[in-house]
Amino acid sequence: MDKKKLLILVGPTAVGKTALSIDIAKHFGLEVISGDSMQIYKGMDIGTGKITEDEKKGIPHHMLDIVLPDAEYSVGQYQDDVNYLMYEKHKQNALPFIVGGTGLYIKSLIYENYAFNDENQAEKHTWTAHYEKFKNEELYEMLESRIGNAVIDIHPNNRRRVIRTLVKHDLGEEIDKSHFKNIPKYDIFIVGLRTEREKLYARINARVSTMMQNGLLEEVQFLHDNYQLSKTASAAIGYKEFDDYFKGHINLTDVEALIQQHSRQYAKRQLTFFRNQLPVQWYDLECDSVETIMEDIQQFINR
RNA sequence: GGUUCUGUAGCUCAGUCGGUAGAGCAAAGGAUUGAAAAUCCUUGUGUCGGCGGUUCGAUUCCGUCCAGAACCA
Repeated sequence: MDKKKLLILVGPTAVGKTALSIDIAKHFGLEVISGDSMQIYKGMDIGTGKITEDEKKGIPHHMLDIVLPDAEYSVGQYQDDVNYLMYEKHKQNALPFIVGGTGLYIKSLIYENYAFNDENQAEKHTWTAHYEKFKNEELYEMLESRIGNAVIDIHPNNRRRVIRTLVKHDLGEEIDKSHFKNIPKYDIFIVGLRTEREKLYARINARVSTMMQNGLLEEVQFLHDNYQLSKTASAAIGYKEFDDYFKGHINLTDVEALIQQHSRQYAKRQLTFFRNQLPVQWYDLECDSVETIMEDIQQFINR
């Protein structure tokens, strides 16, 4: 049985994914499924670089504005939501098209047995809170004594992941990851957009300045006044930097510089993830034409 | 003009009671199955401001010059 096809577009922040995604969607008659962990939040628009109604040019978009900023969200939910969307697309014989920059979200979609168990949330929170009291070394020792260091591939200082693994163990989940084979679930084609580091950083800096001019402060102020941002939403670059501004510790120039720096560091991490975790076909619009990309996608569709 | 202080990694600074130096941040590379725009790991040769002197040996002591800051005139 042939595998269903899945088209994906990835790239670091500010590289120009949105514009290209519309070109591709129009050219092949596709709808866009967002692969972005922050654009799922309603009301977080300017800072997340969310596509505007005008920019959509009539192309339907999914997975944008699906929860309020006071709600938590995670890969598990994303995987469920998008698996359903893709199932519907495939049922209609349509090609699902995912566009985004959150590597883990995308990775969670494309591999066989990349599954998450149903977890009792209350129990999970209880255990997590319980472990917060311990020091890194203590937590790591607990983990070692339970499953042996042969299976642990987490650094002792990576407290968050050590705790997560301990909690999983408490909830009776399998923690030996050696059986994860990363077998593609679909016939996938991942278009990766990249550009020279220097140019990317210049684009990021410029884009952040534009966001500030477009009223990012007002957007963040509104969220600040109306919501208690969830743990996940409050980690968003372009938002968290305003905390110190509201407290009067820094001025708007500092905020802008911080957002730029955090965005550059984020872009670097994204590139590392895409490079090493996903089978990406890279394109640089400085030297590759949009036509080339279209042709390659056409070839993928035909194969 | 005088006195004092400062001048060490891209930035902010430690330090060497004389044997050519190290942190944080930045940057680069990496990890990545439930917070992922998160979390974590790895990587530090730099005329220790210039020139001279003392010394086996000076970034470290002495002299002098340059640059900056503060105070006194």
